[in-house]
Amino acid sequence: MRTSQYLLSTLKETPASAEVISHQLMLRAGLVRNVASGLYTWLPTGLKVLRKVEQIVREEMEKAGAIEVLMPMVQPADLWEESGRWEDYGPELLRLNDRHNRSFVLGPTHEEVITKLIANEISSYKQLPVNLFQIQTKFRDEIRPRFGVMRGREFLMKDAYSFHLDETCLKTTYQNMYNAYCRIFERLGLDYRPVIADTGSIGGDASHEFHVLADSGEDDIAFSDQSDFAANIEKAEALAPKGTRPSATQELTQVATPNVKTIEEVATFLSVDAQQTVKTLLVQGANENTPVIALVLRGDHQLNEIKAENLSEVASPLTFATDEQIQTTANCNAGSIGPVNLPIPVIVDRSAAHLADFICGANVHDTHFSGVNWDRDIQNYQVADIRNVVEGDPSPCGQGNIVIKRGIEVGHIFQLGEKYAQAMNCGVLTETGKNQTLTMGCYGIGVSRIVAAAIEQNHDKYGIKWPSAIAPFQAAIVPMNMAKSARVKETAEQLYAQLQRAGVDVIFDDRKERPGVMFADHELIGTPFLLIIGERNLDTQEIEVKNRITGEKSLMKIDQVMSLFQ
RNA sequence: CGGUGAUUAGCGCAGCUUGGUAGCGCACUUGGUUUGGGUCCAAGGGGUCGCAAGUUCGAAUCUUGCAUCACCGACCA
Repeated sequence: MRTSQYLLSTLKETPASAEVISHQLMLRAGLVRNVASGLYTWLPTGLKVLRKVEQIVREEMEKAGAIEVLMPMVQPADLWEESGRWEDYGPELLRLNDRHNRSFVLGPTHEEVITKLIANEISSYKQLPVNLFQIQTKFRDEIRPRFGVMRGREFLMKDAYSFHLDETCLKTTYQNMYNAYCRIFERLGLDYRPVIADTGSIGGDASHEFHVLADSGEDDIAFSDQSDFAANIEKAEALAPKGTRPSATQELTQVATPNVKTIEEVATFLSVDAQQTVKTLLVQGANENTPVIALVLRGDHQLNEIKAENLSEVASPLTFATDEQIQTTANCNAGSIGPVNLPIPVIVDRSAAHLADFICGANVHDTHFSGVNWDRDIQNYQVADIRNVVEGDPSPCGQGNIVIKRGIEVGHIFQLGEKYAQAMNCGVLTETGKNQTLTMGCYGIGVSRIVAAAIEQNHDKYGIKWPSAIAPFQAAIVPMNMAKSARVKETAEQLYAQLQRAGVDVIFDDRKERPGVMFADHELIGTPFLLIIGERNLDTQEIEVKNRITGEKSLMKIDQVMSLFQ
């Protein structure tokens, strides 16, 4: 590719609309352009990267035995009514009508279509298991698209669906996909982690997310510092503190705490550590008999909403009590609630339950209790894990302590079970001639998101530093003052032809630009090797090679250049 | 959906308070200059100031409504 015949489209200035670094660099390097909120055009350079990611994903899926299909982006509403998701999915599902006023949706995912396909095409257990995948554009009408292609409304996704007679078989394929995903992210050259995940609205049993580690990630991932354990913080178990609870040594005492509401204020006012206080949150209960439930946490801990709403007593989705409910149940405002004599069910976090002589609200305006002790002062309560783990907690795997890092979710694998197969009547005849509903797995990878995630993880002040497997070009030929030097021009042309013949993805910067402009552009775009050809080194038949990742410059004989790409 | 802010040339911005012929930098075009890290000089092209209505002799500027975009939050895979 010659730059003179190519659409480079680099920008010197950062567009104001871009917030995160990957979005800024994708605009500046000429990878994408915004069309509307959450919708992007992929420019040639961006598309080359996207295709390389896609190809690695495709190859590894095929190696793992999955078969590629392509399903339509527009899907009939009937299918969604059949699965029940026409009602369940909500406004993220973009619905539209055709000229005959028939209803359709833009596919945010393809469970319905694939399950229908399998229901029609497969009728015998002998044809199982089967694992089909596609790489297709999805549309989700996100409430708030942001961060460029990281959370766009339209995005490219690899989605795979496997069908099985029984759970054992599903688990085998699930593990197979888990391994394939690890190979994919290794080949992509990204620092990633598989993490235990919440199954969320899709439901099912086991689930893993694959995260690319980057400070700008939207998810918190909890790791063990001594084992492979990693879990989304939503799902990371906070173990009960070891040992028995200390005995009570203090009397229950009521303290006036005028205008003291937050935990910080309480701790400061009473000169104690926040760890010695508890906070009491009132949330909506799951049924009418117990409209309000109290959740009690140690003062320095945060509520884990996923864990809380998974409790049978708590309404899902988790909803905090209204101000009126707080007044009527606790008789005070939110800053003074406590579990002592609270006439509603009380659920206490494991760590809070381990405290003795602690401080909590007294259910009287501007008043707290000190010297509070479980069982002596509060009899009716149950203990559960309802907090987020924090750094330094013992890892639930039993080895090491928790470390927390940010991650970008780029893959997610689920064991779906029978949900869709049942709804869409997808079954086969078994060996004994009985009809049996199939059990399913589904496996997603955000292909376009990977491009952004790779940049988040690999950049410097000059631009993108692509892992070589997904760099848009493997090398750039940068001739110095080619217009004046026939020798430089000839050498550049020869090297270009040679690299092209060898199948190296090379871009030849044949613009009549100053060297600084060319260097800056190729460093912004992130090409791994700059092959700099100048009069300076031609007498010795050498060119300069600059490594984008390490920044190292070295001289190399021209006839040795091919060795960089073997 | 709630809060906040923005919308003036392809991009980044000024001008608005105090209404009076629309500007700057980058990019683009032409000529010259320079040529191993975003040269310098000169000349040029490009804008119904987001849309609509109102006030006014006169609106980018004041008023109202709408739209779009972004950020924070809630929501969500």
